[in-house]
Amino acid sequence: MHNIQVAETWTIAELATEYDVTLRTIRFYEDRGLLTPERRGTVRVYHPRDRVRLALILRGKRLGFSLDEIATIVDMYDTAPGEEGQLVYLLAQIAHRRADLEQRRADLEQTLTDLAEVEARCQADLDALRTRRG
Amino acid sequence: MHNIQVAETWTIAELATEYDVTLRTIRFYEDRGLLTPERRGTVRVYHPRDRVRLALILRGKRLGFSLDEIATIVDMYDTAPGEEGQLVYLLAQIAHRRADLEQRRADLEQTLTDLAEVEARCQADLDALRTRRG
DNA sequence: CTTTACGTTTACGTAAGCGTCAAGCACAGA
DNA sequence: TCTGTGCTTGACGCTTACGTAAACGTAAAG
Repeated sequence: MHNIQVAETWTIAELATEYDVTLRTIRFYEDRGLLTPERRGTVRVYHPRDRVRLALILRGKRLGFSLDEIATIVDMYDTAPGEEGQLVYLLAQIAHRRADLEQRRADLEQTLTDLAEVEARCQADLDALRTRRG
Repeated sequence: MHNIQVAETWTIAELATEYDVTLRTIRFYEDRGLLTPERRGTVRVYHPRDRVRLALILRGKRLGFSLDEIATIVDMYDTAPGEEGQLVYLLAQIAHRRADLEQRRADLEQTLTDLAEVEARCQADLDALRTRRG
């Protein structure tokens, strides 16, 4: 008897604990159109798609994007194939995002480099201090 | 006749146009303790140190750090050599920052990878569309 | 049948990061 | 002396991204 892939679902609390965010946060993201869980009666039911989107949203947040920016990014991932105009537009958006991300990467690398330098200086000072003290 | 290095200074407007921020923003950063320009009478006079700090602040912003976080980062750069406790603390801060930045880098790389995949799919769809149309 | 757990909406509160006046001083040129 | 230009300090306003009750529904457990 092999595994039958049943489309798994989650409650809001399950997602909240899994990703360590509050219920309020998840509902807020829905309010902003970032998540669209199913409704069974009044209760929210989250599908794998929602779960993936939440993960993407949080990654976007860690990168410092605003929710509006995140919305456009996340929507790129599951835009329907669509017609030519759509595709061209999407490709342009992607190019724009990539440029943004590469700027960030440059900033990030530079900051890490700077930090390493400060650290070295700092460590040298500390070593000198301890040597002198014997 | 060689160049004599005169400590150059800037007005608030000069810095603002150079870094493309508003006067309000620069004053706000001062209010938050991020900048400490000299005062000649009531007027602010910015020295090279302030200019560097402003650049660091803006880079921090591009990376999505809060001003509070930026404050601790920027202050690392020009903390006096100090005594052992200070140095140890500073090294810990640096380690913490580095961990944060490396998490960001991972997120960033993953996002770029994802984006590349979406782009490829998108481009393929577009090509197919154009081929079919002949 | 009541408690407990878990969900819901509505709505006001808040911290961050500035924007945007308002009102005033100082100095340079016509 | 008037006008303009650039600087100053308040001080209120606005948006984002939630926190934090309040008040209520529902379903299983004791």
